[in-house]
Formats: sequence, C-alpha cells, structure tokens
Amino acid sequence: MKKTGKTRKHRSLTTQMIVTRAMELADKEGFDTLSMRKLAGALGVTAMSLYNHVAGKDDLLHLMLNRVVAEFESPDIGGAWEEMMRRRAHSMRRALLRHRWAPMLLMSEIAIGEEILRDTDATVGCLVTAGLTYAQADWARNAIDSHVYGYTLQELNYPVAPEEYKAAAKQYLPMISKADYPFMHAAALQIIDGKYDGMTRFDFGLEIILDGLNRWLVKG
Amino acid sequence: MKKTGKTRKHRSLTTQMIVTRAMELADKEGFDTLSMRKLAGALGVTAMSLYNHVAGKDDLLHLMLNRVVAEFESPDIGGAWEEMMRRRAHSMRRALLRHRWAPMLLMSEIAIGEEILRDTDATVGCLVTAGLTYAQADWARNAIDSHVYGYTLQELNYPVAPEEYKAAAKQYLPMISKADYPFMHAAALQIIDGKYDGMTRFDFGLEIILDGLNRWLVKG
DNA sequence: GCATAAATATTTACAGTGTAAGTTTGACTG
DNA sequence: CAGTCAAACTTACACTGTAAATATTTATGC
Repeated sequence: MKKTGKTRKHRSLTTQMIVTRAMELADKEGFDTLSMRKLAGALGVTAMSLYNHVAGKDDLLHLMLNRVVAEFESPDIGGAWEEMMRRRAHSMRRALLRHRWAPMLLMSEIAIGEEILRDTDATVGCLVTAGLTYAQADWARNAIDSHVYGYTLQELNYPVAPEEYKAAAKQYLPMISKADYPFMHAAALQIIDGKYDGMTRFDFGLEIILDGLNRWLVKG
Repeated sequence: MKKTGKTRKHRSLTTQMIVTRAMELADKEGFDTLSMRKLAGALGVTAMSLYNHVAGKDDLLHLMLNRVVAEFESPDIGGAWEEMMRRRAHSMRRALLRHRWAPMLLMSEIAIGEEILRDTDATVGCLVTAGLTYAQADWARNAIDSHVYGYTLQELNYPVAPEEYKAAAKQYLPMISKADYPFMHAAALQIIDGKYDGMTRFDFGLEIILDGLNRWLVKG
C-alpha cells in the first residue's frame, strides 16, 4: 500500500469539496443513503479522512444546509416589501426543489450559520425598512416561511406526479369507500371527470398570506 | 430458559400495545433514540417478537402517525367553515406539541391510513358543504396545513424557550456583528429593551390565512 | 387425550451505521 | 538531511434494522 509518489493524496481534500460532493450525492441518490463511507469513497478517500475537515456528520449537515440557504435570493433593503417577499419565496422554493433533502432538515434542525443569518437579516431588514415594526417583520417572515417550507415539503413527498393524478384517481377510486369517505370519493370522481386537476398551488397560499399581511398592516 | 408455566409470555403482545408503548417512548425520550431493541425491552420481549405484529419499523411508524392524526378534531359537516378550520388547526397544534416527533414525519412521509383519510374527508367535507368547490377546498386545506405543520415544526426546534428570549438575546448580542447583520442586531436590542418579546404567533399566521381565504371566496 | 397445525417468541447472524483511538504517510521547514 | 505537524489511514466498537432458522406455546380436529 505504498504511495506511487506521484498521485498526491495529501492536502488534496478541503471542507468545501466535501460539502459540494455531499450535496451532489444527496441530490442524486437521496439523503438517507448518504453515509460517511460512501461520501469518502466518492472522494477517493477513507471515511475517517473526512473528520479532519468536518467535525462529524452533524457538522457536515449544517454546512450543507447553509449552502442551500445561500441559494435564497436576498430581498433588497428599501424595496417594495410585497414583491421582495414574493421573489424570495419563489427562489426558496426553487432551491428547495433542487435539494429535496433540505426542507425537512432546515425546519427540524437548529440551523445557524453565516448564510442563514444573512438571509434572516436581509428579510427582516427589508420589512423593517418598509415600515414594519420588528415584531411585525418577525411574524410576517414566520408566516411566509411556514408556508414555503410546509407547502414544499408536502409537495415533495406527494406520492404521485401531477400528470398522473387522473390515472391515480382512477386506480385508487375503488379503494376509497364511498360510505366511509364520501367526500374523498367525490373528489376522486371530479379529478377523473377533469373538473379539477388535483393540484394544490404554491402561489395560491402565498398570495393569500401576502394579501392578508398587507391588509393587516394598512388596517394598523 | 424453560418457561415457568405461569408467567405467560405468549399471546401477551398486540399491535396496539406496541404502538402505544412506542409513542410513549418517542414522546419521552425522542424519536431518534427509539430502536426496535429498546422498544422490545420496554415491553419485556425481544426485538424480533415485534415483527410478528408489525411489518417493520416503517410500518410501525405509519401506525404511530395514524394515532397522532386520530387526535385531530374532525370538523363538523355543515358547520361554519372558518370556525371549524380554526378549531381543527388548534387541535392539530396541541396534538403535534404532545408528540414532538410527529410533525416532521407527518410532512415528509407518504402517510396514508384510516385516520388520515378520515381527517382529510371531514375537512374537505366541511369546506365543500359550506359552499366551496373541491378545488377551493383542497387549496384551502393545503394552505392551512402548511401553516400548522410549518409553524409548529419551526417552533418545536427553536433552541430557546420563550421565557428565556431576553436572557438569550443578552448573551448572544456580542456575537451578532452589527456591521454584518445590522437588523438582527437591532432586533436583539429590542428584545433586551422589552419592546418586543421575540415570540412569533401561531394565531397571527392562522388568522391571516383564514381571513385571506374568506376574502378570496367572497370576491369569487 | 393426543396428534397436528398454526401462532408467536427467541436465537443467531449479517451488513450496515457513525466515530473514538492509534498509526502511518507526505510535504513542508530549518 | 532531520524534524515537525497536519492529513490520511487502519482498526475497533457499540449501535442499527431485520432475514432465517429454531423453539415454544396455544388452538384445532379426531
């Protein structure tokens, strides 16, 4: 197992490389199949080598989550807050769909880090600059984030793709007892008949919230 | 290892017992430390015995989640939809706070089962009976659920308890660079000065959504 | 009552996991 | 060239879920 002397193994690993590769693997093959051994293998290295650059799997996870948040679009200070929040929400959604493993962890981990602070600061900053109090800004941000994370997470784990709703409804209709679940039964029929496409909508909830916030602010 | 003949080990285990004990353990000691061996031990049995009543850990998980959803309050068909949705949301929140491990899994698992169907059917049923179309009912339910799950999950994982916000703000203030994160810095000061208690509010977001839905329906 | 069948609990074993501890290697420094 | 120190490696351990085979208790049929 001697070194050839040319293939440099030493000094060839960085934290950035590890995080990048980990995200690629998580994106492609799923987060739960990502093990330290597998990640190390993908980098041509043994598992324990990673521990020279990363404190542990938890630490790696936080670094990955920070990278995801880095993809969120920062609202401009001084911009029209509604439009800024809308743009941020859409960019969050795109980032979360790119990294399907992220939403659950972003919500359920105590996630702090440079990029997460930056995002929070810019968001609160935009709202406060637009005239909201810190309390109002915090509540607004929380309502929006709850929706973005909540909606996206539910959507990501929905078992059938939108273009298969009709077929799925046909397939499962006989399993939905009309006596026990009359409304679900009727809903399935509506989807089959093409009266409703079965898709919930991200923007629907988002606009309800933005509009509601706006009205509440105007009212005082 | 012969049986004493009196201490009956056989026939003494049921699926219900397993699920109940699993929920107790998860509630008390956390979901991630719940292993089949530990659960079996708590029931005075070996790990593999559980597999006679439960297909596997995944199956057990789904049974647990169904039990949680069973604690959600079913809206009445024919009731005033806004108030019904409000009551359901609050009961969801109480149940999710009782079972801190549940929200993440309810959102991220493909969860189907008797109780989950019942809840969906009753909720959609209430809304449809109140005059909404199936599409509108689905969107409304989705917006509400996204908020309930999203908010509760974020709240559950918030690192400091509400009564410690002030102390926490004092402690961490020096770590929040005024140059890099001016608004977070200012927010911390407001909390320290007692101008804002730092608590976001479940009802704030919920009422924004309910009100927004109402307006949208009236408008057509 | 007794053989047989069906449930259900147990034992053993395996391929994984994250990571603590100790060892070797490689690349700079003087 | 020798010395130093960070980085990569090896080994080992205590876990995990669960497949397969075995043992034991209960229920059924004659």
